[in-house]
Amino acid sequence: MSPRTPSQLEVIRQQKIRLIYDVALELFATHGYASTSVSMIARRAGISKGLMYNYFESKEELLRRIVMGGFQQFLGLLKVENERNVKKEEIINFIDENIRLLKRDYNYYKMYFSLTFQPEVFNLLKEEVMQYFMGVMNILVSYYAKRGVPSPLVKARFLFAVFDGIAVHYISDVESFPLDESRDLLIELL
Amino acid sequence: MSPRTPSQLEVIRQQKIRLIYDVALELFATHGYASTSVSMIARRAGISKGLMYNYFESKEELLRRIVMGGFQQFLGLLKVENERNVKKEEIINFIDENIRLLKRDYNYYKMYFSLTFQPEVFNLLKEEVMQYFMGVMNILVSYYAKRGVPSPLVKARFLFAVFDGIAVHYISDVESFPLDESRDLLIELL
Amino acid sequence: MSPRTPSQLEVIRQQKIRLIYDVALELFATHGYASTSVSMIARRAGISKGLMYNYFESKEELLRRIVMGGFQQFLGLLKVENERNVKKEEIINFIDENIRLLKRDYNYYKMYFSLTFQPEVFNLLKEEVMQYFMGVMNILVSYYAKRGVPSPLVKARFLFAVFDGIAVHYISDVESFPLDESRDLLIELL
Amino acid sequence: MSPRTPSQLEVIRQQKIRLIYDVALELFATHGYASTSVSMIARRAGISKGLMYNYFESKEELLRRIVMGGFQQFLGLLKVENERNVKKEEIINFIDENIRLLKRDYNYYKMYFSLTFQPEVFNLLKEEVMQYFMGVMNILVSYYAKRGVPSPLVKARFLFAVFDGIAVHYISDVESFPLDESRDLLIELL
DNA sequence: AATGAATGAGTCTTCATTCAT
DNA sequence: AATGAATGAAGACTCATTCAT
Repeated sequence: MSPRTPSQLEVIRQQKIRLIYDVALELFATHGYASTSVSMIARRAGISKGLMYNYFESKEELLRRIVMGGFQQFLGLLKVENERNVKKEEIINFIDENIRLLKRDYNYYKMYFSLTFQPEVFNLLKEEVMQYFMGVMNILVSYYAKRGVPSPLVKARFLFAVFDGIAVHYISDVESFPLDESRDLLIELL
Repeated sequence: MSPRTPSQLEVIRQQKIRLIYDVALELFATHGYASTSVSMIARRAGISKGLMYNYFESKEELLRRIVMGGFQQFLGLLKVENERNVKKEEIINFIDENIRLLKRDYNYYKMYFSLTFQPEVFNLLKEEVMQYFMGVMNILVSYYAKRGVPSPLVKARFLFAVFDGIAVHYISDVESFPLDESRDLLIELL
Repeated sequence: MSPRTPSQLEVIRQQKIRLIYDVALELFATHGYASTSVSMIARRAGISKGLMYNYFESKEELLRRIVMGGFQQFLGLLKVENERNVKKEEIINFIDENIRLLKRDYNYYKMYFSLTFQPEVFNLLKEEVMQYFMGVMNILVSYYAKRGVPSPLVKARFLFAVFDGIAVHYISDVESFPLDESRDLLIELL
Repeated sequence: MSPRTPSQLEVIRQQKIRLIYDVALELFATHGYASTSVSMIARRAGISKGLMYNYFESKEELLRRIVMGGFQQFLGLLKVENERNVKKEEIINFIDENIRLLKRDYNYYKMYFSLTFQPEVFNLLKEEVMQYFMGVMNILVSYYAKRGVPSPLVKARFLFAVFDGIAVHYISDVESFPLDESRDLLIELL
C-alpha cells in the first residue's frame, strides 16, 4: 500500500494539534499551568504522551503557542481609524469586541489571568503582553487627551483596570455575573 | 542553662510558626503555590524541613492557614453601624481600608489572586471566600437599594469588580499603577 | 513510467542499504551507539524511520551488520604464504595494510574502539573479534617463534597492543598524531 | 530525641557518597556512561533514586566527580625533579606508577577509555585531559630532547601511544595479558 | 518500497513526606 | 523542639519500534 499523501498527513496533523491545543487550553485554564501534567493532557486527549512531543517541542512551547495564538485576536482588535482622533464609537466597539471574546474564549481568559500570577511562566509572554498593553493604552490615552481630560493616563489605566475587573469577576462566576449590565456601566465611564 | 518554661517554649513555637508563615507567604506570592517547594521554604526560613511538619500538617495546610489568617482581616472590615442604613462614609472607609491592606499586604493579595485561578486549591477556601463575598455584597446592595438605584445588585457586583480590577492591576505593576487616583475615581462611582 | 524490473529494484535496495549503512557508521562513530537515535540516522539518510526497518531488523542488527561488514576486510588481511614460515615483509605488509585502513576507515575504527568498552554490545561481536585476534596472534607468534625470540607469545601480544595504541591515539587526534613516523617505529620493533 | 550530631551526619554522608561513587564507577566502566541508568546505580547501591540526587546534582555531575577524582592521582605522578633534565629513572618510575594504578584502578581506566570514544561526554573532561596530556608530553619530550633523539616529539607521542595500547589490551583481557612483561618491553624502548 | 503517526517503556529529575536520632 | 537522610510517586521528556496507509 502506498503511504498517505502529504495533504492527508497534513489533515491528520492539524486535527491532532487542534485536539491537543484545545485540551491543554482547558486544563491550563482550570488547573493552572504548573498543576497540569503532560499525562493529564494526553489522557484527556486520548493520545499517548509521546505524541504530544511529535507536535509540540515541550510543555512550555505548548503553552506559548496557545497564549500567542490567542493574542493575535486581541492585537487585531486594536485598530483605530486615526490614532490622533479616536472616536467614542471605536472605544465602545473595542470594548464590545473584548466582551464578545470574553464570552467565547472564556477559557483563554481564565488561563491568561492565571498566568498573570505565575511570574516564572509569565516572563515567557512579557513582551507580547507589553505590546498589547501599550496598544490599548495608546488608544485610551489619545482618546482622553483629545477630550481634555486632566489626567488622561490615569483615566486610561483606570478604565483598563475596570475592564479587567469585570473580566476577572465574570470568569470567576460565569453563571451569575451581570456581564452585559457591567458593560453598560463601563461604557458610561468613558 | 536551665530548661525553658512552658511559656517560653510557647513563645518559641509562635515565633517559628510566624517565621514559616511569613516566608511561605512571600514565596507563594512570588513563585506560585505549585512552584514553591517545601525545601525552599525551609531553607529561606533557616529551619529544617522536618520542623515545618511539626507545625503544619502539610504544605497544603500551610497554605490554608495562610489564606485563612489573612481573611480574618478582611472579615473585620465588614462592620457597619446599621445594616439597613449604610452610610457613604462607611463605604468610603471600607474602600480605604482595603486600599491600605492592598498596599501593606501586597504579597497576600498577589497570592490570593493567583489562587483564584486554581480551582483545586481554591476550593479549599470556598466557604470563607463566599462568606466574605456575601458580606461585601450585603453592604453594597443595601447601600444602593436605600438610594433607590434601579439594580442595586448589578451596581454592587460592578463596584466589587472594579475594586478587584484596581487591585489586580496594582499588584501587577506596583511601581507605576496610579492606585490613589484610581481610588478617587472609584469613590466617584459610588 | 513503466514498472521497474526486479533487478532495478534490487539495485535501489542495495543503494539504500549502503546509504543507511554509511550514515549510521558515521553517526555511531561520532556520537556513540547509545547516543545515536534511529531518527537521526533516518533524517541524515533522507529516508523515513519505517524504511530503515525494512532493511534492518533493529538498531542493534544495523550495528552488528556494520561491525561485521568491516571485519571482513581485516580478516582478508590475515593471509600469509606459509603459516610455518612468516616473512618479515609479510608482517610489514600487514601493518601497512592496517595503517591504510586506519586512515581510510577512520570512522570504523573509532566506532570499533568505542564498542570495545561497552561489553553488552561488544559481546555480540565476540566470536568474530576472537577469530581475528587469533589470526593475528598466530601469525605473530609463528613469526617470533621461528626467529627464536624467547617469549614469542609475549612479544606478539605486545606488538598487537602497540599497534592498537597507535590506532587509538591516531583516531583521538587525527590532525597531529604522527602516524607514519609511528609506523616506522613500530616496524623497528619487529 | 536529639538530632544526630554534625559529625555523625558527615560520616553517613561520606559513606553514602563513597558507595554511590564506587557503584557508579563500576557501572560506567562496564556498561558505558550512556547505557548506565540512574535506576541501575540506585538499585546496585541499594538506595532510592532520589537519594542519589541528595549527593550529586545530576548523573553528569556524578560522572564528572568520578573522573576528576581519579585524575588527581595521575596529575600527582607528573612530578620530576628538574624539568630540564629528566632522568631515566624518573620515566621508569612514572611508568611503574601508572602500571600500579592500572592494576589497582582497573575500573577507572576502563571507564576513562570508554569516555574517550564518546565525544559528547568527553567534552566535559577535555580541559583536564589536555592538562594531563601536556604534562606527560613535556616530560617525555624534554627527556628525549636532552638525549639528542632526532624527533623527540614523535618519539614522545609514540611512547605515550604504546603505553595506552598496553593499557587498552590489559583492561580488555585482564586475565591473560602479559602486563609486567609488556612493561619491561616498554622500558626497553626508552 | 515507503511513509510518518502513534505508542509505551524507559530516561533523568523533583519533591512532599516520613522517621530514626 | 529539631534535624536531614531517605523514600517513592510523579513529572517532563526520549526513543526504538509498529502499523495503517
